[in-house]
Amino acid sequence: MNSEFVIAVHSLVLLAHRPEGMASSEEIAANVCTHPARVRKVLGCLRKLGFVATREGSGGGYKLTQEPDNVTLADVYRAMAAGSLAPSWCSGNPEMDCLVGSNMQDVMNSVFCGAEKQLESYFSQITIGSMLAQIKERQHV
Amino acid sequence: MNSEFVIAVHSLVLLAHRPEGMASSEEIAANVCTHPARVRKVLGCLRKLGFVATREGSGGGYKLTQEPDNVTLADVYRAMAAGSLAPSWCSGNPEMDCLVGSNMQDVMNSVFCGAEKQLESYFSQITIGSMLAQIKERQHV
DNA sequence: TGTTACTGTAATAATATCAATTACAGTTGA
DNA sequence: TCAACTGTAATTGATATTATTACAGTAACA
Repeated sequence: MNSEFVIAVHSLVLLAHRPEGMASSEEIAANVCTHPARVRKVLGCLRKLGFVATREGSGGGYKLTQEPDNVTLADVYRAMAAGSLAPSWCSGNPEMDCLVGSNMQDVMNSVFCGAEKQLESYFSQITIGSMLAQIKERQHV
Repeated sequence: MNSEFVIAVHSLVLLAHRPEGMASSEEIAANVCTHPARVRKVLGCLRKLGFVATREGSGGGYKLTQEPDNVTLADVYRAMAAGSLAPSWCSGNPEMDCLVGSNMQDVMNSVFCGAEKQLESYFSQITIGSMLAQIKERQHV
């Protein structure tokens, strides 16, 4: 898994936790433990998909535009990490003169496609709101 | 996903396809498209877990010791790639003075643990035998 | 018994990927 | 106009991945 997925999820949970649902890239970066420029890149992507709104200029930052319970990790996965399950390295070669070697790429690919669907269906059950709730529960244990 | 998983699966399917279930690291490497030393490393691991037997010396190589239909991708996943779903990079910091930032690692971790279970349950439905069967079907299409 | 063909394993080198950093143009509020 | 932001790209540095090399150990076989 892509670490941008982690940054995206963490950022959204943090925004959901803020009373006004707002924070700057610098505040988010400090919380996530990364560089503000990286946060801007990730949240810029979430903006294009309508999960957050941004305001440039002084006093600006990022703001959650959806209900935390309506944003699932599957949404975030599709936005940031779709296709990242299959390794970039690939075995076999379609040009090869062997039944196994020449077909492995296709078959392996279909295996990973199915795996992604499984993952997405799992992620679709987890929302930004439910993650925040889990975090809040920990406080009392 | 780890590419050693791919190498392991491909190697096992190739062995299952061989009439005697045997091949040398050089033959396997040529089919997988990697270096023989890498194949030996991966299959050495599968040997320790009892999926293949090796014979050193002249005429030696690797041999499948189980029925192809009894070896699932979940077995291979556990052997080669357990825990590889979560990115090595990690957000937040338990020492942090923020409810979200300090608990995110734990919560994210539990998300990925659940995801791995999902993946494993999907992989447990696919066997080396079923992959070989899929490859053979393609011949007729 | 010596040669050949293998595996096992570690070390090294080459390459690719990932994350941090820097830089700066554009935007907005005061 | 200044200060505080975002958007984005380029660069550097760190890390991970893959290929390659090397060689000791083992077994078959002439």
